[in-house]
Amino acid sequence: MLDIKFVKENINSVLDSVTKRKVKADPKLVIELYDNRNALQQRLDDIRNKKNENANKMKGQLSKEERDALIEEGKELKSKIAVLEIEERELDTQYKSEAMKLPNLIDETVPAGGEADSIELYKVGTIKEFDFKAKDHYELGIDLDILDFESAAAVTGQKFYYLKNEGVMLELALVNFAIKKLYEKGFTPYLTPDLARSNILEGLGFNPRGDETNIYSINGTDLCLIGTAEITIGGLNHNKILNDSELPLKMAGFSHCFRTEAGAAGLSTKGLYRVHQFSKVEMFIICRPSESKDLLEKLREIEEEIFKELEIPYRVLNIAAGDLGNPAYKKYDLEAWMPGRGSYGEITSTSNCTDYQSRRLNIRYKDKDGKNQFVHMLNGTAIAIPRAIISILENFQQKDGTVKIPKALVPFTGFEEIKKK
RNA sequence: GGAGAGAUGGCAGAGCGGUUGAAUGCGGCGGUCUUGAAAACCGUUGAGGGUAACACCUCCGGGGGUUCGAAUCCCUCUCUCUCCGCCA
Repeated sequence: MLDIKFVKENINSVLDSVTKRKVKADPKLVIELYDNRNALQQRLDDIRNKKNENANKMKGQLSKEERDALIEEGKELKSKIAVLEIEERELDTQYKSEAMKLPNLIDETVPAGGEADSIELYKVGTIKEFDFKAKDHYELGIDLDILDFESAAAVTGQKFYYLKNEGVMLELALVNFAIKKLYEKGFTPYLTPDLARSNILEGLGFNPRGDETNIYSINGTDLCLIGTAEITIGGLNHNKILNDSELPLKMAGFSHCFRTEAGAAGLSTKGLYRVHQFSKVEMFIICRPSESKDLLEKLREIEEEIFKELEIPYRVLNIAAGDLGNPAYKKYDLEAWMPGRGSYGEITSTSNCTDYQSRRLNIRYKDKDGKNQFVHMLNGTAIAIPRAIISILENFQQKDGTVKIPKALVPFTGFEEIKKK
């Protein structure tokens, strides 16, 4: 959601964002609906005012004639209001649904164009040259008896998996590693529900229903399985007014994540790369508007720190406008080198959503002058477990088919190597 | 799952269907007093819309209804608490 006053005064930058993102939204229509709604509201308010005056007149002692006349007048006003209220409600619904379609603005450093136009900023780490034929994680996982897709297919269906043996320890180690690091950096850790109400999903800019949704919803309830802890952590402060002194609020959430991934299939999404359920540690920050720009860089740095310590080669991308979600003002992705696919694959993503989500979720803070302002909200992946497992298995595999554990992770796994059984 | 009680401003807590947008206390802010602070005293202090600024409108968990008029009456949903049942 954008500030309607801003939209009115800066129609060109809003149009620019809509065009660059190739989103179906019409800022001019939004303004028109807003003005119409306001005019109607004004008329309605005037009549309500008369209604209030009418009611107030009846407080004291009155003659029967006077009283009856006032009641009659009140009845008339009441029916006028009823008619206008219906009209107003329709107009308001229409205005809001159009306004919700408007995407966030775009930072000036965001590249124009679509997915192919994201800019690689730099590469970190050295890619290992294997003197043997490298396997992909799918093969490694099955050979080492730590992944089981076949059983999952029978129990749950395609794109689910069982973790087994050291695979389990690996997931728990990665979760611990990430949570400990974030805890030490002052993030408040959370284990969140794996479900949330639709209105919270919508508040964060997710679309829980409809053809293009990536969200599972629970029949007969208003609940959805969350696609990320961004939803449950972001929803924590729904309708709250925070104090200036408690900002920036840094939170880390662990949750399971569920995605329908309708239509996604193929070689590039083999194995763990694209699954219906996975675990993830997510970072989330609520801050003053002046801080969000720097904090996005901070989140990116933490993501980089994690993968540097895990000794996984990666590159950093500044994501192009056409590939940004509606809430994002600017986004960085980290892509890890994945020998199995012979290319880089996305492992983290961090976005500055400015006040787009906070307007929808109504999260504000009282600034130093005592005024209520919308906060800025940022999110970033700390570790998406399956993709981290892919990176580790594929980059740390050895000639004999075993896999070494990155040094930083050994204290958490308790073993240095995944051996064949 | 069954039975009952409740939801009011940052918090606590009043509130006969019409001078209640809301008593009172705490907290916050400003002031008096003081070298300073505490205490005491005085004042002030919800949110949103709307306006150039006023006016004005809306909001007492959400939604709907009754009424000329609703925080107050009715219905419904959500949540909280207590008791019973069930379970980890």
